[in-house]
Amino acid sequence: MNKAVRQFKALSDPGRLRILAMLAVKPMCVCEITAVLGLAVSTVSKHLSILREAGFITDAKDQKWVEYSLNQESDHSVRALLDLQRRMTGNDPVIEADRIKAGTADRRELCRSQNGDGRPETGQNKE
Amino acid sequence: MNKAVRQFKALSDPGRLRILAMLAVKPMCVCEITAVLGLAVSTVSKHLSILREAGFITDAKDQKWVEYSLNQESDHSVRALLDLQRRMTGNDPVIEADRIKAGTADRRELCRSQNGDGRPETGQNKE
DNA sequence: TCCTCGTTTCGCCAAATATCGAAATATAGC
DNA sequence: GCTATATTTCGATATTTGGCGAAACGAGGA
Repeated sequence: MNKAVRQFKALSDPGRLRILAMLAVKPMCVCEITAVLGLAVSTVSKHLSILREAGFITDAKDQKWVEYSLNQESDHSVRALLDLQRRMTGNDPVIEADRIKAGTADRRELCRSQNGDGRPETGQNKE
Repeated sequence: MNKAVRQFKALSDPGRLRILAMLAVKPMCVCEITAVLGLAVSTVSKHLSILREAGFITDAKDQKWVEYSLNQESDHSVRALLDLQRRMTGNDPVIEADRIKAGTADRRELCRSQNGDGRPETGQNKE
């Protein structure tokens, strides 16, 4: 029963539902997800670990980033829950907006300057 | 998205999963459920209200008892979640034991003396 | 009406959770 | 090795949750 509780608990937070919806669009790294959600990096990292321990997502190293994806090799309950979650949040405006942002998110743009105003703290502008 | 969160939250507690499994056996009143779970009546009442507000169960007055049942007239997500919950907890030993107790539970025996040792606090013995 | 009993609501407390910023860790590139 | 960057872990804090007993509520029966 604990596994079931852990899985349902993992799904009972808006941020985590938003993360799953984004990962259904494409695999993403922590800083991309952070940029879309507008939460602290440490918070997003925690959410991701909860989703990973419940079996919903997997992570893989991609250069200097950790890329998170929906778990493709999952057991029945995980697949059914992800399916259901997609249906349940399908036409939520926040989720829809997230998915659009996820589609266009590029880690080379978004990461390194969560400071928003485009001026990295090193003073070095890359373009 | 809030509805989805509320539904997942409702399922992310062992006591509430146990209640749903019992109600799948038969409708039950609060004091029967309390006797099986071994929690305080007020706690069980709270769990039931959470499950009701999430749409999983309904209540109806039956003489002096309030009888709770699985919601038969539910929308897709509720039905799918109840289905899934049954599968996920299907062979859990606690859940199985609960279902047996639920099957034999009789409110006329169980209620009125949660004090266990059979002596009602009025000193009046009914039989 | 008054009492009993099943249920709900109300305070209260302890434990769990969400969030943040700072510190630690790991890795890429110089 | 050193620095910059991405991520995780840690510590603190605020909120939520789960639990209880007591009080309030509501319906049925004497």
